[in-house]
Amino acid sequence: MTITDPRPESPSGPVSRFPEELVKSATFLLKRLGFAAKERAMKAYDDLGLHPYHHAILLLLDEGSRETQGSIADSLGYDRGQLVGLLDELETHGLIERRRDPNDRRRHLVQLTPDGKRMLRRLRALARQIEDEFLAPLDEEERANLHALLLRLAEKHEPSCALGSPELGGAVPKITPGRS
Amino acid sequence: MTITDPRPESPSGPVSRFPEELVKSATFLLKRLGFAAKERAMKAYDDLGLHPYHHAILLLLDEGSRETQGSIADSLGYDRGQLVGLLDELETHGLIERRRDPNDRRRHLVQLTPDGKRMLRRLRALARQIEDEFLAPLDEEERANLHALLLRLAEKHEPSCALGSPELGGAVPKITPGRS
DNA sequence: TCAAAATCGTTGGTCACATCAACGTTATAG
DNA sequence: CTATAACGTTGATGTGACCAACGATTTTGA
Repeated sequence: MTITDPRPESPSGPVSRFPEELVKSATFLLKRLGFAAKERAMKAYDDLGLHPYHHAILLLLDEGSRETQGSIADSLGYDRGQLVGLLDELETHGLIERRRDPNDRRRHLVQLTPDGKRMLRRLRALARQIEDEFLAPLDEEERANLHALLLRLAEKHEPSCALGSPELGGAVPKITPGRS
Repeated sequence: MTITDPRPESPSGPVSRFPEELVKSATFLLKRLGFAAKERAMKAYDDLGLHPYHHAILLLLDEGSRETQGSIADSLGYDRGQLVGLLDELETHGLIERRRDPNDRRRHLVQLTPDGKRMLRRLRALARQIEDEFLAPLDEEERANLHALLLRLAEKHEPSCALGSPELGGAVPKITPGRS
């Protein structure tokens, strides 16, 4: 996918660049930046022996309702088979617990452990740091602006990203139309 | 009786959604949208028997200077071994030609064929259509705004995306001049 | 009541793809 | 002339998503 980022470029040679036409395309930049963000995040999470997927699972569990593996997989769009391995890793780290649902013994109820909550705090801080670093070139207003635009796209192309209540109060950035 | 345990979602009801915390993260949206864009593009190119990578190669070749395989790989960030297969496919489609460089018989000079130029026209139209469809929720100004913001990020995280000359015909929305 | 079908978590296989190490060919340096 | 490096190519390797089963359990329906 990500073909690789840093490539040893010819010494003294000008950095080989993408065709201008590509760089002018928003979707192309989206693809590249998406991969760059993913790569960065993965590298950061790696130091903790975790993957961004793990973070998403812990976040979901922290949101309250006791989840079964099926509901977790559906919520996050993961393959059920894939989720098993992820939960195994979280369990061996002592971050979650699996126990059978007494009402339906086919199911497993997954739950955060105290260690899991602690780890979640660290992960939140890490994610904040990654985000801040990635968006470094933009000031606060521009970040809010970017997020609003991305969210508009996500609501169409990734329905699972819909935010229930659209009230961000006055925090919603106006898209800064006619700039004077 | 009946299944009816606390199943939050009704059939055909609201699809399970991502944790709100994730959706509030710009990098998360970037990742998701990047994948969505890639997936859409790949599906569209598939009908032509091609891959977005092929398009990038043709674009690069069309930009003029006769390229060697090494320079193509470097420019686009592809692995040299990977590029071989891509060029093979383009060649069997009759879109490019490989010939040895008489000055350095280790190298291969790659060139667009007339069919390649024709295909490139189709690919440009296709890419325009994909882009237009993907950005449908945004009006013209918002698209320019989004692109400018993404470009700012790309210039930092993907140096190969730097645009040499900043002339887009004055259509560029200046977001914040105060930058390096 | 009992057998067939469906669901859940799990396992293993497969496929696509990026990465890396070699090889033959050709050019360059000493 | 020999040794080293670059070029394009091939093949091996590893990874990660996707998909088809399986045992256990529950639900359905006759």
